Amino acid sequence: MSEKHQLTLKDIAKELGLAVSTVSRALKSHPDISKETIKLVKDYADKHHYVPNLLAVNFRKSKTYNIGLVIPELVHQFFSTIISGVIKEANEYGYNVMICQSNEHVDDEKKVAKALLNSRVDGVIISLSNETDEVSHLKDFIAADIPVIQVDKISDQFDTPKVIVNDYAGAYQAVSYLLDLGYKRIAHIRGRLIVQHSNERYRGYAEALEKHGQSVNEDYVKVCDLLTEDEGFHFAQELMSLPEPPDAFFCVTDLVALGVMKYLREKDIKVPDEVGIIGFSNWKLGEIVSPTLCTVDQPGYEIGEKAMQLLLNKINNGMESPNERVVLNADLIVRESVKKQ
Amino acid sequence: MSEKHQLTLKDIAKELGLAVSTVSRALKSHPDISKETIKLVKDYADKHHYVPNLLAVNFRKSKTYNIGLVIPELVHQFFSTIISGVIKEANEYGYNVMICQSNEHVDDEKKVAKALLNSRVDGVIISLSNETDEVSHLKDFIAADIPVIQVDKISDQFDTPKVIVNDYAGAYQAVSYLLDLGYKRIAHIRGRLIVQHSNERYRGYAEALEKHGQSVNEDYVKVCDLLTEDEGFHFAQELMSLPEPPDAFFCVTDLVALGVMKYLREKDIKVPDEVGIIGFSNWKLGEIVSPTLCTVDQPGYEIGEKAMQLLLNKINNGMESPNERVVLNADLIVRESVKKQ
DNA sequence: ATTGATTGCACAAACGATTGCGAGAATGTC
DNA sequence: GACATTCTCGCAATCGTTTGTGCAATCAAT
Repeated sequence: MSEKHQLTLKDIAKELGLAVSTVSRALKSHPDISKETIKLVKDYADKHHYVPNLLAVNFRKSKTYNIGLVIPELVHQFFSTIISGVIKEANEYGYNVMICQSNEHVDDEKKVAKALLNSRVDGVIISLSNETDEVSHLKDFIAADIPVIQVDKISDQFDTPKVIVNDYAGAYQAVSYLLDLGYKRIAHIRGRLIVQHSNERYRGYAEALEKHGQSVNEDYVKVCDLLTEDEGFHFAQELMSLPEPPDAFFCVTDLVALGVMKYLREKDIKVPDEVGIIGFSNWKLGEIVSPTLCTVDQPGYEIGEKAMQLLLNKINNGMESPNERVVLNADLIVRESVKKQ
Repeated sequence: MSEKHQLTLKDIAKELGLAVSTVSRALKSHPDISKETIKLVKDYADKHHYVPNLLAVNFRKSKTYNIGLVIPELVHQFFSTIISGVIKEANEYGYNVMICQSNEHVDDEKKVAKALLNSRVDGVIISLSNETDEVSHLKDFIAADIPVIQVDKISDQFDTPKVIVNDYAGAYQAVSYLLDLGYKRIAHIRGRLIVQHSNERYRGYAEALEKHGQSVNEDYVKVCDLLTEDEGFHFAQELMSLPEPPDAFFCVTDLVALGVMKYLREKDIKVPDEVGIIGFSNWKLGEIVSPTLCTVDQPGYEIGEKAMQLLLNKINNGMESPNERVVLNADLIVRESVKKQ
């Protein structure tokens, strides 16, 4: 069953008394080759389980069929969902995905970028680290004719196709929902000022308030640094100690929302009756805590799929193709941490 | 900065008036080449940023420097941790990791196995799906001289190096801890009977009881099918309705433990004072719920690292090397869901 | 000065698939 | 029957690197 030596075109050619080139063309049904020869070759190849040597093919075509995927961290539900989408789409077209982590550090990001460049990937999908504020290391890819797609955390300093989630609309929807439910004083625990996401979500928050005749009360807006549960806990404490504490929290991410929830539970403040909470990102654990966490879903899988499609398009149709910007919807998922309608 | 044409050995040879072979050997400091020539070549290569064409190198060596990693599902904290360990170790030695999901289905597992075979990976690391009960599709790898390492969910029908966690010892430690804290009636919500993990954890549970002068009360043992939170909730309900309900739960996995916790909270049963809970796997969310969940940590990252090391060993030292079986410790992580000591 | 060993490098084949070009056979045209 | 056209296929180069072998030149020993 298992030969020591993998079957090659040469073997087939010798066996069939044909030239290697003829066999090669026959397998591709090249018009230069007669129907009979094609059938002969294909039958023989099938029968003996010929499978082209990928190394040789790739070498010849100087294509690695590898694409690089750079993400802040692998062990993270949102990113692993993206990865899953990328891999599924990539495999469908015969590409492998090399996963690299930046660990949210721009230095690591530069390191893996260089490694990907050296390993001659056919393309790159990247979600920037929180630290990244300049993208010179990415422009090297373009210089080397390697297409890049940005997803999720993107930089507008760098003109590539992009796949992002409509953070603004998701946030707007969430805050509007809170207002419609009758919550009056909505706090926002937001992310860092240099992160586009945070800004977009803040914008959604602000505009939803304004649309409902309120204006942003800066006392109700807190800026997280690391987006941890502790920060959520801490800011909840601060906010709930105000003379007029908020009656709802819209948090930049679920983990922070859970920190808020923890504080409220400790203080025996009822969620959702006294205070409502909405998070962002739809982490698994939001379904498990109780009350379950109302959140905004980010379609990670679709982001991955779409990004890979855009990348394939760039790879095949060249760098001249326009740099599309795909915006996916972030939808509110209503759960127990907000009042019933 | 960016040449259209990547620098090759030929270019260097022509420029330096040497033969291609000399340049090649010089770059590797081959003893046949004089010190001066070596320096000359290396300096030139450095200066002009020569980087060997991986495609050509791999082709020549007929090595893909790709390894396959087959796991049940990517979007799962434990597996993504393993992946992370594998990738880190693989990258250190210039290998890429192709991640494939079996989705816990043996059919998908067979499919990806065939794909990996065709893509001529240099080796495979696999964690079997829950459905897998025969391993013929894996023996194809051995027939093709592609080394395989099994991790976590393994089959003893298939003689390869293996990396597993000492589930037995972890469970034993957990249950002993409960007993030492004074819990008397310890229930066990376990996994399916055909899954080796579950059996090992059960064994640890049983032996810990016996060591402490108890014997297993089968009324206190429940078998989960899908390991969901709902099952935990449900079995907690059943068990707490017994005339003599348990005063502690040892659960096969954290998610089930959280289901138990949810039920107890609904019934206002105090954790850990009235009932203690220990889970298994150390999921992120166990740190976030309150009370935080006591659990047994499975060192996913180390599993991945070690598996990759074993694979590299097989790849480099040939198939004759002995099939080591590495057993890593699963350590108890004490948190709030059990009484203080 | 002849032999022998050693050093330092070049030549060329090889890996397996792809592809431009050309050649021979078969067929058709006048 | 001479010539052009079409159909099939083979030849050979090519991608960039590695590596076995051979060949001068140098040096030492006899």
